[in-house]
Amino acid sequence: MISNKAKYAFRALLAIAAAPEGEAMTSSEISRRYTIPHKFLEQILLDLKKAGILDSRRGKSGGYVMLRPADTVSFGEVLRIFEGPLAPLPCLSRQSYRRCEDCVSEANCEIRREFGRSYDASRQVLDARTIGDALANTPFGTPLPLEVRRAG
Amino acid sequence: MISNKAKYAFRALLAIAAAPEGEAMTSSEISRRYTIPHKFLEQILLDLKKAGILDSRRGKSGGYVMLRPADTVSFGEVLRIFEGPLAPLPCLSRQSYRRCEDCVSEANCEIRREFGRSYDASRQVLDARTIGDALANTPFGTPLPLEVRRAG
DNA sequence: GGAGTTCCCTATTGAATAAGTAGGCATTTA
DNA sequence: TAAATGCCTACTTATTCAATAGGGAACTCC
Repeated sequence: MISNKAKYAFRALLAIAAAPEGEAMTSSEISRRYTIPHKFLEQILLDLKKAGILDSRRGKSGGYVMLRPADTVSFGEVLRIFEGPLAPLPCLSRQSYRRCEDCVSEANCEIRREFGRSYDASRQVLDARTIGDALANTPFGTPLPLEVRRAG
Repeated sequence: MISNKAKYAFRALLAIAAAPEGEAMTSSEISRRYTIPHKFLEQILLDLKKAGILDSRRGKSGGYVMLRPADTVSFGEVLRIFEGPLAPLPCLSRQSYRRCEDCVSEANCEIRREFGRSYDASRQVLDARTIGDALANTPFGTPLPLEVRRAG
């Protein structure tokens, strides 16, 4: 199960991305619309800003806007901000690889092998699908975002 | 990341399933071989027994054996014993469905839709691959275990 | 039949994480 | 310059993780 924090982040991001171009949404507005505790949401939006996904304006008529286009922000990227590595085992994480302690042979580890298959399958979806796709309800399949096409 | 408990469970299961037919493995033996804290491992093996996966004999020359054939025990089944529902959202779990609180429309929830795709992909692997497959290093693909063929 | 070995069961602990709460400072603009 | 907004840090409370601890129950083998 993903954390509430991550779920709130997705709700907020989808709302901000769906707002009319250039129009900022305030944290209070989002908080009200989705009944997310306001102070908690502020922390979340701040994390998204630090990650370079959102931009913000302060003061009256301030709020949050997308810094990058919604169809370049994948579900995987957002999830990693709030949950850390998505890999089921430390030895399967590309971004933050760590050997399993007491592992004798990584290459012959059945657990690693099987979970690797499962992780590959879910990663392929999470890193391919973007906030933009979700809003447009793009059917899953061919049009992959740039990063993934390059990485693949 | 999966818990240590689950990882230990897989190590133990793979060892027991790999043992010569009818030959019991003791918790101490497994504990020594994989440097798993003995008392902790006992709890784990007990859970696997209660779940109907292992059988045990007490006293001298006791130990644990598989109750069901290794190729009927899927990774998903074992994982659920130790981690609870594998679904990323409560509203995506078939086995223990729960509505997300404050959810307005499940059918129109983009988060549910996208995570549903990802979960489907990983579930298809975890529920199809068995302890037996892992030991035999069966290539992933065609020969699904019975339960999955029926459920699908 | 008793010693030794094994599994069985429950309770407790210490650290980390989750999910917020709280309070106030900084900046902008009407 | 006042009101609204974002920005930052600290704290709290409950839960889960990863063991540890201590003993009881059953079985086997001499």
